[in-house]
Amino acid sequence: MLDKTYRPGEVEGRHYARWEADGAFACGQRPDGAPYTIVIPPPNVTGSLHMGHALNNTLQDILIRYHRMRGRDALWQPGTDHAGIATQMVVERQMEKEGLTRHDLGRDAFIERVWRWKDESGGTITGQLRRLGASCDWSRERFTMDDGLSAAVRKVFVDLYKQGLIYRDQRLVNWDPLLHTAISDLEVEQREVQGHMWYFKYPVEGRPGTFVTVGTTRPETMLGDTAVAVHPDDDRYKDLVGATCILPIQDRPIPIIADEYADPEKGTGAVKITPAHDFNDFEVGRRHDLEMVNVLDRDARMNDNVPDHYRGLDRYECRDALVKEMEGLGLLERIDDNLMMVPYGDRSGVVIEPWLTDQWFVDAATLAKPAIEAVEQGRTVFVPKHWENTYYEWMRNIQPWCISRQIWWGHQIPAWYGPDGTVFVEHTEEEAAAAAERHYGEAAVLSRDGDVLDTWFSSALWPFSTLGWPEKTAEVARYYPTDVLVTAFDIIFFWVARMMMMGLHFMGEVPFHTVYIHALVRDERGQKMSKSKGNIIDPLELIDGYGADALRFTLTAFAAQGRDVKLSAGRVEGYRNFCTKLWNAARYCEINECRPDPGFDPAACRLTLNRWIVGKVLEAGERAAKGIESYRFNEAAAALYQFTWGTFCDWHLEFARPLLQGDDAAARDETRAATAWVLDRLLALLHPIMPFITEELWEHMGEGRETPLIAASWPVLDPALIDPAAESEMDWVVRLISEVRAVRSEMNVPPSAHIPLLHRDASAETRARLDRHRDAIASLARISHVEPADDVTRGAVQVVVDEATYILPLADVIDVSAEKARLEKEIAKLDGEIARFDKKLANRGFLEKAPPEVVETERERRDEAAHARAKLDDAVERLSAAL
RNA sequence: GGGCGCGUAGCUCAGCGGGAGAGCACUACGUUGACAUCGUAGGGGUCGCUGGUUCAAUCCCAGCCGCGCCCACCA
Repeated sequence: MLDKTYRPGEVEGRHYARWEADGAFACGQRPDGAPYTIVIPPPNVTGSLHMGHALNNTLQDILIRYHRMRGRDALWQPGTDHAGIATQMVVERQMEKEGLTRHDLGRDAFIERVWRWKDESGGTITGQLRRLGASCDWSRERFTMDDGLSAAVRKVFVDLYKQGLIYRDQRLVNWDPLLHTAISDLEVEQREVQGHMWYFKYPVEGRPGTFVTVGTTRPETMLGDTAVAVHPDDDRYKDLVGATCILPIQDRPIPIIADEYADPEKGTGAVKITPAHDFNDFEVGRRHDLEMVNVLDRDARMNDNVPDHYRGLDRYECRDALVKEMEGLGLLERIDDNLMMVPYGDRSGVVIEPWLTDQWFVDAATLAKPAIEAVEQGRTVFVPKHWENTYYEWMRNIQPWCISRQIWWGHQIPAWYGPDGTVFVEHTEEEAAAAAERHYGEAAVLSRDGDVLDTWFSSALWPFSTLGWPEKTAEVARYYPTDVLVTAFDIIFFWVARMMMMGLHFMGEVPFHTVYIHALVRDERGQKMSKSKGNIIDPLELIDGYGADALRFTLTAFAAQGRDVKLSAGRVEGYRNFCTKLWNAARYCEINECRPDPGFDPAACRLTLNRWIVGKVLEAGERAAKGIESYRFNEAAAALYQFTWGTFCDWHLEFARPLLQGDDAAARDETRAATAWVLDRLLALLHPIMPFITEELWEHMGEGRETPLIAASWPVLDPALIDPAAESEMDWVVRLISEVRAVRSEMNVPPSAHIPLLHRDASAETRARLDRHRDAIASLARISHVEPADDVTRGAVQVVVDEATYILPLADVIDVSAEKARLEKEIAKLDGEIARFDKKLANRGFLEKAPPEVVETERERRDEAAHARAKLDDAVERLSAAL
């Protein structure tokens, strides 16, 4: 016997362990089924489950479980990401408490320590994904720094290098002065900061009293200025082009050049050029072959290229001192307030400096071309489609991708340098040595490049590296390309775009045919969850409090396309109640001995009720299937919620009660079997969204059943099981009962009072229906008996359903004038409707241009309304006559 | 500066060319043993504003107003 309420904590772990132990998540179980593959967006090993993960993985699990039930050979490929900078920071912070830096340990020992940390603590998130119910094939779990995936990284690097698509270059990069590494453009976030604009006067050589005024937001960088630029068409400066300024403080002559970069509209029209510390100036410097004077060191302190009194100062200390000095020299014209965007490192949170260094780059523009075409041609589609614009915008303006990082945790770049600096890029040290020997004609001492690769470099290979590539594995052949990638928009550039590029380049095929971009999860006020705001809702707390299924259903129900999910515990509580409802429906079935009967044939049902509910559950399943397949998860959830609560529980179980408890054995047995069959189907339909409670009920309801629900088949709609006649009849019963309930409530008839239901003008068909559903109507509308009305008794309430009028004799209970008013209100409402229909039907444009079937339904509706109105008129008349 | 999304019941949101919907909240009544984590009934909306297209617009188009987000080199 089922408990009175569902206790998720007691069943979730048990079912999950059994699924995993039985290999229910494993791919390859259905070799005849077409493969269906999703690769998980690998969470950082440092991570713990947050709401974003919960939503992301719930949706993937729904897709995987659904397609598995539909007979596909489903593979959900799991794994984690080594998260270079993030992980290194975690371990370094730990060491800080011991007073150690990574340099104290040395590279090898430090990396060993990170591995130890990973082995001990890196499994947190995969454990939490299990709590959520994620049916990943854990036997295939991968880590981006596994041997196989590392081999893939090396091969990709070497190949791209040899194809000229990876190169080493000295250029400006985003330098993080805290972490001491370059980072990519994407890892920089711009923050609005209230700053200043300083206007400095630079004396012009050989023209005493002549100055060029330049504006700058970064005064300290003037020490690295190597030119002043003006626009070639700017008349104000025409005669100064070609002249030379004396850079104050440094006393360095710098040319005044003409370049279109200078904007006459901005500032003074003259702009200082610091090629080593500004991305635009860098380009200007390259065009004019200007000297690049680097004035900062790796900590963003002033280096030896500045006067003694500034050396070693932090750039901001230097700024203050320098402005004072310029002012003392009489070369500070003025200072304006200036709102500006300042770059910050997304990991370190410190201001990023453009800094001139040697780094490795990927020629992203070349790789992007096929990736753009693939989307243009629809070989990969984004859902919702508008995200394709975001993808295009970035891909069409893509910049070289800086992939080297000056940290230790990650894939070390497979490049070795000879004594003269010649670089050898090979898969192994041995191959590099061999290459060097060929190059030099003798063995040479090589030193390996110390940098590691951007974490996203290995993530970009994830859809095929996890399948065993570059080995020619059966998995690569079978499961690549994958089907759908499920992710949030914030990593379209970081990850999706790069997988597209690498997948197309190395596999010759797109990595996935669909990219489903889901919403972000926010707090109930719509704010992004963050530690600093303290508004984080922990999915694990919700799982503990309400069960994983309630959380999953909530996320699914709110996962409408194009809108963020605003989450609160209250919402989850609502869906916990839904779990309870389902649980109790099963309890009802158990109490009434509705047991699954393998011999039951739904097509052989004789009772209208059963024919109806069989069709209904399959229709609900059809809507759910459509929702899942079109990534409208909220629609799938809504269809199932509505059916479960609004149809199965509210109506079917109530209708079934008199049959299940009645004397007609044939009717009772059929209803038992049909109800059990429908519940079984319902559990299957709900399983992808709510795997735990459905598996528990499946097991409980069908004792001795061999197949667990996770391995059962999705109930497919058989059109032969839809009976329109049954549907229209049950619809009529529902309407009749609802009408009676409504007037009873309106007339304040006590629920305990059983009253007769009289009818007039009822057709033979209606009388047959009244007879067939007598017990259900009696119990649900609290009716004592049903009979034709010979005469209207005084004090009767009347309702119209289709052709018939129903009379509830309520002498002494009702107020006749109130009843008359009620009827007249109904009539007025119908009159409004009729007038609207008439107007429409009198419109020639409508009659001529609207589709005939639309005109026809409008006519029918008009007639129905008019008919009901006439019935109500009669009712009013009878009421008056009775007075 | 460019791009995207959103403004529908008190709240959170579905719907998106032909009869305004759900959940929660609210009000009234209620235990007829699956369920009070419940049942029955009810109130509540000029579908942001203004034009246009159409026989017909909450839905399509344009403009405006108000929110939010992404990208961008503005000295």
